[in-house]
Amino acid sequence: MNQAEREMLPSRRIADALRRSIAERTFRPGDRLPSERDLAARYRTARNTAREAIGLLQAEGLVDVRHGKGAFVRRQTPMIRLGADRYSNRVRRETGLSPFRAEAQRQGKTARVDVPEIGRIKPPTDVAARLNVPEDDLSVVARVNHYFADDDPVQIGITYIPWAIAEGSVLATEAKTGTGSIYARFEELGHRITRAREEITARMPRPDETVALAIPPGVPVVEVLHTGIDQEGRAFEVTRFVMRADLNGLDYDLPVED
Amino acid sequence: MNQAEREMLPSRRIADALRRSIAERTFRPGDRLPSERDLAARYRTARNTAREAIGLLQAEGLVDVRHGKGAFVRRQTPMIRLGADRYSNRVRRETGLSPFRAEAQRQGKTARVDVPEIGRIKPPTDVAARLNVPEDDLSVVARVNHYFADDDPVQIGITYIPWAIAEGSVLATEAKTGTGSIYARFEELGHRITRAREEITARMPRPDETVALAIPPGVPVVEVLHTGIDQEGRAFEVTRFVMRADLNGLDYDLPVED
DNA sequence: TAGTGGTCTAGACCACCAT
DNA sequence: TGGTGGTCTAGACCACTAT
Repeated sequence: MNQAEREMLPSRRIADALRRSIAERTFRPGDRLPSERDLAARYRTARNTAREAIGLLQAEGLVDVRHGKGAFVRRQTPMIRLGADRYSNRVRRETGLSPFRAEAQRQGKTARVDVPEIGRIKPPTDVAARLNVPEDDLSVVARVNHYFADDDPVQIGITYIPWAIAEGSVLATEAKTGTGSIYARFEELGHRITRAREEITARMPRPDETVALAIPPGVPVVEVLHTGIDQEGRAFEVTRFVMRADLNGLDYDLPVED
Repeated sequence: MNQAEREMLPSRRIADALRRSIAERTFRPGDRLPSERDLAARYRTARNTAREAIGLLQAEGLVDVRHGKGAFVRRQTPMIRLGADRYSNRVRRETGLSPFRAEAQRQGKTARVDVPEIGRIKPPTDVAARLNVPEDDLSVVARVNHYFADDDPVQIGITYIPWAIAEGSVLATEAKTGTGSIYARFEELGHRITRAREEITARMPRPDETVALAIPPGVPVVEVLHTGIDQEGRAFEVTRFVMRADLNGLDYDLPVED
């Protein structure tokens, strides 16, 4: 079957027609598409075939399907832009806010951070390598953070701290780390962040992430493995962020060596 | 219908069982899953129901389905890691290679770059804003690049250059820009890259990108809007990269201001 | 209540792949 | 050739939403 014939498949034809209508703004963001039964009648196909067409658009992230209501052209939501300066010690001192809260405030959103879990665990392999700790039981403290903007879940972050650093401090036990974000506590423990390494990938969410972040079909996640490095070049914390790709972006400003 | 009942849906039950088998390495990367007809018989469902289950795993990026052969657990392929130092003028001078070629070489892959299209056009809105040029006809030159590693397409890049800068140089007309990458040509024109801004998002590919990059279902793309800034703080080029998220990652090393 | 999507059945025929 | 996935049909019943 060649390209032209593939185009003739009823499900593709319907999907292509709808996609074109969306691109040409015949259907605009927020508009409802014709119902599956309407499309089936109009194209003289079985309902499943029309349904398949809408499924294609859904997987592309073009439409949102709502049970009992219909399929709607997805609105592009304003993004949270996590800037390269979000770890700035100056910004932290001046605002007393953590990176996420500072960013949310800048965009007029209400930030909320839940810490559903803190515990001493065995680190994942990639984390252990970056922290230079053994991949042993209990060598790190893991702090799970759920980030909300205007009560919508937008990010998950798991911060891993070597037990040797966290032991005895609020980092090991308390959900609330006080003013100035968690980096103020690290500074009190002798670790001032001077460099960060960020390794970025994207992928489709796992089922548990789909639930935790309420991710609709057709939306990937961005995963950032962040390593905080102190004034002596030591890695003192690693955080794995998982973000809804439709609600978050990253913004880096890089000096280029000559 | 509550959570427990949803788990009882035949298609979910099959998908969950397969997902668990993959996680427990009963089925390992590269292994073939049971055929749709096998699954349907084993779970006493219609074939379409078993097919639906495999479709869920495919959308999650867990399996690759090959027509006439079966569904296979996806292998995680080694990634191209685009480092923060990839625009380094020193690296360019020392190796005579463009960022992509240098990166590919470092990982033992054969790089190829096609330039299927060069032309003077009206810039997209976001590009015009970053280059400080009017959103007018013909205000920029667009250079399309297709990047291959070992003959597999892994990235697309469209570089936009203000006509005022490109006019009269090879940048405006020639696919091959000579040794030292395109940044050597910019330097000859008086623009040495000293800073770069990179704005990162992820999303599902558009149909044309799916074709150009041969992207399998369940794999998102990473989009990087890169702005090159010269010694006088002027933006002299913008490149929009679109990368297969399963074959590419980004790696930044950031100084943190005190 | 009527209209919408969500899931499933039990077939059918086609295209691709290996033997 | 037989087994695999790809697509489609023509129904059915359920769950959600609005009126």
